[in-house]
Amino acid sequence: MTARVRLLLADDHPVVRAGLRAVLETEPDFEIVADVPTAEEAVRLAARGEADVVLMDLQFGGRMLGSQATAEITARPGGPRVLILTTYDTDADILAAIEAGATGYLLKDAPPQELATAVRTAAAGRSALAPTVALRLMDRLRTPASALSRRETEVLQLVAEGLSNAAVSKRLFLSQATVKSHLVHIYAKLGVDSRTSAVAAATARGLIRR
Amino acid sequence: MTARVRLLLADDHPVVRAGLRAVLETEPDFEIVADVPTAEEAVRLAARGEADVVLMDLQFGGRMLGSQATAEITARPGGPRVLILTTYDTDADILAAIEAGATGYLLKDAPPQELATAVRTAAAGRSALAPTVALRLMDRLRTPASALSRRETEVLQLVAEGLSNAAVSKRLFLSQATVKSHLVHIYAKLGVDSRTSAVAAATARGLIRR
DNA sequence: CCCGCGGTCAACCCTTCGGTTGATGCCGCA
DNA sequence: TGCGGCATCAACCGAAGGGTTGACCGCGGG
Repeated sequence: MTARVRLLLADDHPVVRAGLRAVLETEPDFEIVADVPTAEEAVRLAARGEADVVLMDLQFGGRMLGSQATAEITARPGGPRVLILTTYDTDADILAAIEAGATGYLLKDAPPQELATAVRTAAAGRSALAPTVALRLMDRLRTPASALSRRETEVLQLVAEGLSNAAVSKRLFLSQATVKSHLVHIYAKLGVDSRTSAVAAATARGLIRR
Repeated sequence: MTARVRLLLADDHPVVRAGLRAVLETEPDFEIVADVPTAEEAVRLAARGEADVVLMDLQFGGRMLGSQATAEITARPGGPRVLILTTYDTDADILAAIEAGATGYLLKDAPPQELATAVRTAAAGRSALAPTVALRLMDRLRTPASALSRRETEVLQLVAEGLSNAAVSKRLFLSQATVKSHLVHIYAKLGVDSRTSAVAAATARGLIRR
């Protein structure tokens, strides 16, 4: 298994790009073909077929999301594998990335060695998950109760933005009774007993955005 | 101004440490004496007087906070300058760091060149702030109305974590009347009328941590 | 085919929260 | 020296949110 792995790095932090270069260039079987600061450029370069694995961040200072870029890259058959490398390990992020077709999900606090083996694993087409991430997915499968329904997520999202029950009901063309009903179910699933703690719990678990 | 600058790097991400090394070692007048993965070690090494500037992250995977470490390092007279290097630019973080005695506050998306000049500025004893950070501070000075007091921020932080008024009052050893009083003032300052919208507004403006 | 679940709504009761008024002590600054 | 902001607390009231029960519909899987 001495196949050379051609890498494309995508991260908006110059320091992180330099760090990844420094860490991965020491591996004799790795070749870094480019490092780019935006998701758009990652998509563009990935389409050229010069890389086997794309190491990509999820957050790119505001613009296009890493998960979006991942979807575009993996949509093209014969394209490179995508390995997500991020600081966050919330459910929403992980699921979005996996649904987008990512081959692996790593956390930035991973030791260099783990990183290198994950890259080789991904290059071989097998999935590479950080232990923390794997655990989280197991949890989710074991207790599907913690998963909110689409409508519930929609309601909670608006609540998190500060809307009252009345405001939510108007926005979603519902009666206040329905909104309250949804909230009661949400509280039960999250194991809380108020709107603010529901928002806190949901953001902590990455079920809703910000 | 060819004085050599001795640097100590503190960050829990191996990749970031490697990146900082790679970026800063190219500067001929810099010398990196050590890089450590914890705030505790940063404090210990800083006390040995072998560094002029400490480049430190604020978040260290759960344990001791960078602001705490900063306070301990700067408490010792004749110690090194502390330069905060983090991903976040919320008011609370910035103020905590500056109050702890940090000489500068940089964001991780800064280009390498900016980083190097900031280090030299700090070594010379002058404060070095990222443009975004400086802007935020100016804003705060210009419109002190939007700035929450220390106590108010403390209360709102707990509210954001989902605590009820009763729970907040117990946690802070206050009466519920006081908590409500603080909240009323917070609502006025943020221009909102409920706890959830206060949390939403405050997180949007970076007044509290998430 | 029917059960379960998601989504919708109503009526009810009780707790908490929101808003006001008013008061005290402390500290810094003019 | 006094004003104003911060922090603390009390009492009160109305409104919003929280909790329960019960009901209806549509849809998909056993």
